[in-house]
Amino acid sequence: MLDIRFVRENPEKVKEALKKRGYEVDFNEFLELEQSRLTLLKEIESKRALRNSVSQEIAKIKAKDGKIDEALIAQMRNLSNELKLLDERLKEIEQKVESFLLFIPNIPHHTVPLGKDENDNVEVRRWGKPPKFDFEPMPHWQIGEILDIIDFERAGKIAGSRFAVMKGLGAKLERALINFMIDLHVSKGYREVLPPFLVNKEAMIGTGQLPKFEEDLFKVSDPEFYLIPTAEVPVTNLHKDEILSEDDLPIYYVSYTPCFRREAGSYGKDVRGLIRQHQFNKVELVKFVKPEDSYDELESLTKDAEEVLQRLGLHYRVVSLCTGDLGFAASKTYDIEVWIPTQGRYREISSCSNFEDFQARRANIRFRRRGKKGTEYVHTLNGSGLAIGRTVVAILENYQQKDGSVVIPEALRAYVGVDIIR
RNA sequence: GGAGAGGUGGCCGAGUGGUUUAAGGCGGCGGUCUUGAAAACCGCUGUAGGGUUUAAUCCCUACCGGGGGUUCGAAUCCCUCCCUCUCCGCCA
Repeated sequence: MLDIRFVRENPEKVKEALKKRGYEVDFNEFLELEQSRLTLLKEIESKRALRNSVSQEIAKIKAKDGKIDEALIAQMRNLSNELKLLDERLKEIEQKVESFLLFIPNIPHHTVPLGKDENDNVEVRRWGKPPKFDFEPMPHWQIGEILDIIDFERAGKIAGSRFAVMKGLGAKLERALINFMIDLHVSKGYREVLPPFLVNKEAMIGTGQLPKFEEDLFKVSDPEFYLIPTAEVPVTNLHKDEILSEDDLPIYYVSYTPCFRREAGSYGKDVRGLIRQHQFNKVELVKFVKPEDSYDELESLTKDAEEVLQRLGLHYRVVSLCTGDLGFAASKTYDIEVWIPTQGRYREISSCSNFEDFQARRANIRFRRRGKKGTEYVHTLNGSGLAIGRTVVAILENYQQKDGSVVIPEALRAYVGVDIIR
């Protein structure tokens, strides 16, 4: 959420910034609402002040055995009734203002490249080289079926499309990757967190999934919960409504969770294989930092995610998302894209973002500086470190052998327990 | 699922209709004392919004788990929801 005062006082700046995202917003109605909200607020506050002072007078008279003027009481009764009506009107306006702001995306950082869609994203760097094959490489789903470690057919039977069953060393590989990544990040100073996979509506609003993207989420009713689409939601909201001390910052968390996504509107995209699933595993990095540090923290967060791929020996590139491709809550995002041989292109395996105070304002996460009065919002960041399913895809495809077996990357062998899956 | 007890500032904790502008304590900040520190003592110390001043300031409003109600007036009374704890039952 953007700062209401900033929007009120700089509507042109906000409008200009959002235009870069391809976002046209009409601020006229908002500005009118704000105007009437402030006018009404002043009226209500002065009437409340009057009511409070008269009530206090009454208390004093009563204490001194005095008699209360019935006419005065009647007058105050009217004032109270009037206030009730005004309060209702104010609440209506406030709700409109609030919901307007909840639907406004974050402002892009000035270093974010201008652009319309993913074609305008800018490559920042590459690491490693794509593997060379002296045979025709197979897509991962075929490898998975031949080795009997991924079962899409039976997953369809028990759940439906966009689900997979991992079996044998496939299941072990998945579990090994989770442990490998968590261990690596913990060694870098991240604290491991295992949160609930179901959260309430407030948490979803806090990180920005709601109210705008309800159709992307799985929801259960009675009682009402949402399935998390990423660990970002429970982990960022860990500190919802808290005032942290400056000494607590920065806070680094690493969290493994399954992620649940409706994938509404992606019919026909990546229908085969593990790339796009309704449920997938992910190890996520989350940071809470001081505002002046957040862009350095974004760089180091991205490097921490990259290190996973480096240790696995997987070729990748990092792209800076352009203004038009930026997510709703993000100010700046680096995507890490891993090389997928059978597709002849790079696919997103991690997305690292700085949200500045956008989520902190929604979730009300603040901190106090030593010796200073008042509070400030923290900056929140997160990034996949990494998406497990897509890492499995990358390993199967990049490490496949002519005989159909798959070599396990060195760094992972202690976790999987074998050197090769055949 | 049944029965009961609770939810108060950064933390602990008092407060059942009107000097409570939320007692007291802890923590934090500043000061006195001290070679320095500790201890002791003194003072200050919640958040948010609106207004005001050149500014430091000052004024007003809201907030005692959320929402609603009663009342001139609610932390306090009523309704409702959420959460925590204890006991019983069930259970991985």
